[in-house]
Amino acid sequence: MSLNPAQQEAVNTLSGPMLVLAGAGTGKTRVVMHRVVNLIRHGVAPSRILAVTFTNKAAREMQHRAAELLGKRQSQAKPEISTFHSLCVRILRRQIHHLGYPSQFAIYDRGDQESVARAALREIRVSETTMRPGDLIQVISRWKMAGIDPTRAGSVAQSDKEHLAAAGYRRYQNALKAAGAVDFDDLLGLTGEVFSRHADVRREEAARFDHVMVDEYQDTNAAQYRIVKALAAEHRNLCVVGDDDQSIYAWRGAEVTHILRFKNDWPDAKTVRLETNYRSTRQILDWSNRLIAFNKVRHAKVLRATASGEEPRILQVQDETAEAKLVVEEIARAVAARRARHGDFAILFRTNEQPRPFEDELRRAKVPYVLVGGTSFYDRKEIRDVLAYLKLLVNPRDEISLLRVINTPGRGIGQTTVTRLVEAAVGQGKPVWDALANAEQYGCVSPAVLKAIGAFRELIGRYRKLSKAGPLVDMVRSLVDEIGYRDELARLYPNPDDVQTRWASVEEVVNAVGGYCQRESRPTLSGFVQEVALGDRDTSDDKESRLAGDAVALMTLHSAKGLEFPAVYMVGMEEGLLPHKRSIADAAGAIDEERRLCYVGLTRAERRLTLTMALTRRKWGKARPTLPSRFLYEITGQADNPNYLASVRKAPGGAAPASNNSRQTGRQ
DNA sequence: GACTCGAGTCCCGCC
DNA sequence: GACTCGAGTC
Repeated sequence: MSLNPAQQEAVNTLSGPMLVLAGAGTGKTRVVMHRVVNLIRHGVAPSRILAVTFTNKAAREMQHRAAELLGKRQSQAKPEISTFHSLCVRILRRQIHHLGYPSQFAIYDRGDQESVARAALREIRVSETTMRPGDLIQVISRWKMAGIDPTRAGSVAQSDKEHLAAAGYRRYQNALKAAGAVDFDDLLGLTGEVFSRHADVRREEAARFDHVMVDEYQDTNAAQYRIVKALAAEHRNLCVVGDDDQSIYAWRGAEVTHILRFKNDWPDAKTVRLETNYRSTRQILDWSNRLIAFNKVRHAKVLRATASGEEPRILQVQDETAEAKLVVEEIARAVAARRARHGDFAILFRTNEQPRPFEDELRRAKVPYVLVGGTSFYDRKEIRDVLAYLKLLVNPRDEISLLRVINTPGRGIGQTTVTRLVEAAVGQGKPVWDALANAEQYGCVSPAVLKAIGAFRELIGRYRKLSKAGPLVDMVRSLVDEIGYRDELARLYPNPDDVQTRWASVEEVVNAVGGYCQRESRPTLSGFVQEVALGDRDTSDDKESRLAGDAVALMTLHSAKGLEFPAVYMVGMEEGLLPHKRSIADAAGAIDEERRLCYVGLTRAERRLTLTMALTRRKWGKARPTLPSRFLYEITGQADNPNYLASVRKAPGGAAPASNNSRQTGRQ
């Protein structure tokens, strides 16, 4: 397919700032990729080109397409295509020492963050009923994204809760720094900080590239915005691509204003609008346009369809099991009749609890599927245990990992001992790891425990050396073996099948290390651990990609952004799910974002679009009645239907509407 | 220090 | 329904 004039313009403008305002399905990824190729064709070295995405999935997709387009031309050198977070990790590995962190810093994921937050709350004597670790993390994250450091948090805190959080923030941040660790927000924030504090560092990093492209620019938050500006300041070859109607990350600080005021930041910027939609049928676009028009604050766009097709459907079922059955049966039937392939289908949902019944049905029907995103693999206990060992080998100051493995599997260092050691370490302002060396000084530690501590230190020290010397895979395998992790699993899980599956995931970690070592020219354990923390899953282990070749895709609406499928099922179209109950309770703007999220879902579909809703949905063990999503009424042009108003007003999970007829929300 | 049992809590979305 | 946490017991 050749490029249309607008796309052509975006592809051919190779220098200077440019804003590409692209509606859904107008080929914006295509434009970015062709620009990359065009730049290379004009003699720009691939390594001088940086393209930034938000999700790993988008980065992988782009890398893949770039390789395809470039073909034999440049098989060696590749443009740098990565997420903001992995870009920042690379920058920080080189530069974070300027801020007093070790170069091999640990990245704390959500679980680690919670542990740190829990400890911080304990320190300031706030009970978890007053403030849960998750709440604290949320406030801290908001502050970090706004560039507020712990010293300033106290002055911006408004409520009592925020004052507590400000105190918690100080402890939290101190603990991270003491452990030589950063959280996800720090990755962006510290990169910005090192740039603003050290002009030479900024120039050095900016000088690595001559061209910068940012996809989904409407989703940049303040920190990302600063980083983009810092990297493009000199060469000014900055091309950003986005669509304000698809801004769905306000909850992590994204500001649509960045894309709206691009022309102010870069006055000589060229603007290109892409408005021809090549993806969806006219019928699907009609629904999408009708929906998004309910958002009052937006840049009106005219999306022109290029194809016509069948009317989308709304289906109503009894409960979530019936919903899964219906969808999976339809898919299986279509594939059996050779009308479609498994890979043509995507099942999109709002929350991560929704895919479960679908997975059950898909397995039962022997339909291949890929559950995209969902950090479930790395959330498993056994994976976290093994990874904690690896993280500790990289960085013995990593307290969270140390505490996780110090007595896992049990080696006789009990809770009492650990508490005593932690208190001693905190008292002296030293890492717990150092306290282990002088455990006997802290009294009340029996000879047996001392011996266990000594053995543990020896173990970690020895494997630390091995991790720097020999092949990583062998090291990990031997470590897992030596700590007797398999026996530990057998002890914990009486059912041999459980032991088997859990041991299989431990093997997966070993495989992941192997995959990492294969594609990295200079593999290091810290590199692997950081990659894992970013969720940058193993792509060379082509199990996923092979499966993805012809498997039904299951994913959240958020991770579906940027993708397209011949047939899309949007499931759980109910008040409380989409829009989510938290957004219903929130300020007015939150519903608009849910609507954009719904819009993103609708516009993923090329030819077939099906929305489903269940009359009851099981929650915390009980089936509860639901209300149809208000978006169903808006989509079908029934916003004057009295039930629409009921949806809008009713709290989720409330009583069922008066009659069953009220649930006839659309064509069946 | 390890284990069992019952009460209480529970989650939006992503890197 | 699933999981965590704390109290109580060995």
